Order: sequence, then C-alpha cells, then structure tokens
Amino acid sequence: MDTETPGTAAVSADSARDLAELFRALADPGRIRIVGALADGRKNVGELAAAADLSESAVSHHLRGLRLMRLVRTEKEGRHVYYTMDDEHVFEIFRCGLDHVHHR
Amino acid sequence: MDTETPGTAAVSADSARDLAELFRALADPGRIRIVGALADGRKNVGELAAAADLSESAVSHHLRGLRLMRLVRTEKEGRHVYYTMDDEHVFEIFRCGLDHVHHR
DNA sequence: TTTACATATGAATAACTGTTCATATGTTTA
DNA sequence: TAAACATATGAACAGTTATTCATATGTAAA
Repeated sequence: MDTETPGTAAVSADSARDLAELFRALADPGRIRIVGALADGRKNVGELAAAADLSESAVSHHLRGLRLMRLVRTEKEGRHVYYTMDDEHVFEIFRCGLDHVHHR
Repeated sequence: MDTETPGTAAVSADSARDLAELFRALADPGRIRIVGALADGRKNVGELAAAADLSESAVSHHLRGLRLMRLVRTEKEGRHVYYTMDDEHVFEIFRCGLDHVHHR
C-alpha cells in the first residue's frame, strides 16, 4: 500500500488532476462569458467575440482549448463555424457557480 | 446602452470575473486534494501536506489563498492550526465536479 | 532556557497562460 | 478572378502561478 490513502477516502492523484483540469477550463473570465453566451444556444466565433468582449483570435484560441476538452462541439456553415456546449455536466457546474456568484 | 447585453441575458463582466476566480480556486490538483481531505473533517497543515502529497510550505501557501477567499477557516490549537471548509456552496461545486470525474 | 516542532511568509525561479500580431486557409460576394 | 470575410494557428510576449528555499514566529518538550 502506498501513501495515497491515509485513512478515509481521499481524492486520488489522478482524479485530482482531472478535476483541476475541469475547473481550469472555466477559470477565466473570457471563457466564462463564452460559455455563458452558449447557454443561449449555438453561436459563431464572431458572435462569441462580441459577447465576451474579446478579439476573434483570442476567442478562437479559447475555443480550441474547449474543443480539445470536448466541452464544445462545432458545426460548419459556409464561412461560419457554430459552437455548441457539448458537456451537460460541465454546463451544470457552470450554472451552479453562476448561482453562487449571483445569490450573495 | 453599452455593448454588454447583446440580446438575451449574458454574463456581466463582473460576474465573469468573480466566477472565474471561484473556479480558479479549485483549478489546481494540490488544492483539490486539500479540499478533498477537508471533506473528511478538519485537518492541520501537516495532515493536509501528507494528504495532498505536497511540502508543508506549499500547502501553507495554498491555504493562504483559500483563507483570503474565505473558503476555509482556521482554529489554532497549541502549535497546530486546524483548517475547516467554510463555504458550503463551493464545497458543493467541488463534490459536483468530483462526481463528474468519477462517473465516466 | 535550550531545543525541536508547526506554521507562515517573502524572495527567487521555472513553468504556464492569455493576448496580440502576422499569416494561412477556405468561402462568399463583387 | 479579385477582394472581402470568417476562422484557425504559430510565435512572441507579458503577466501569473506553484514550488522551493531561507527564515521568522510562536509553542511545547527536554
């Protein structure tokens, strides 16, 4: 037995890494506003840039990260790319946090 | 009217900042393990260092941040300092995330 | 009252993150 | 076809973060 479980159930190193990564995905004001905008339905990069008050390049970089984590999904339409939230549970954590920030 | 609300309810810049800060508090594997250990009841710095597999100094630095955000509370006892979670809602968000990481 | 212990903290540093800028690709419009 | 548009991406840079190390403070034990 290793040093990982000192008595009662602790968070394993692996779970801790995964969970931290998940929270990190939401740990930026720009990404919060992007996800908040997507709460309202699918949006393209330009619309998200306007909603988050960021350059389209910055938004595109953020979306790349969210895409790699499979938190969002894309639909190409002509020269636009529409983004949609693709992880209901993360979306729920987001709403949960938003509640917290609003009610106090 | 400013550029902040493009149609439906968006996340304000202020809420986005606060919410990102909240998620950032949990966006580190060490802090995740610290909070996970505190789920089990109050712990002193040495116990938390063992649980999180970090130096006591590193843990102390993390605890300072959590303290400043009023996410944890302290009780001095002799030469030990015991830490307790002090924000039930953040704790709930933590558990919510942990569920997500475990069930899949 | 020394000595060891538990915790806190500042400084230094290495790694990471978010933004901008330049540029590339593919699509529509003129 | 040429020009404008929408998006993506790599490089560079500035700012932030997590850790370690040295050190300080206060408490308990010898």
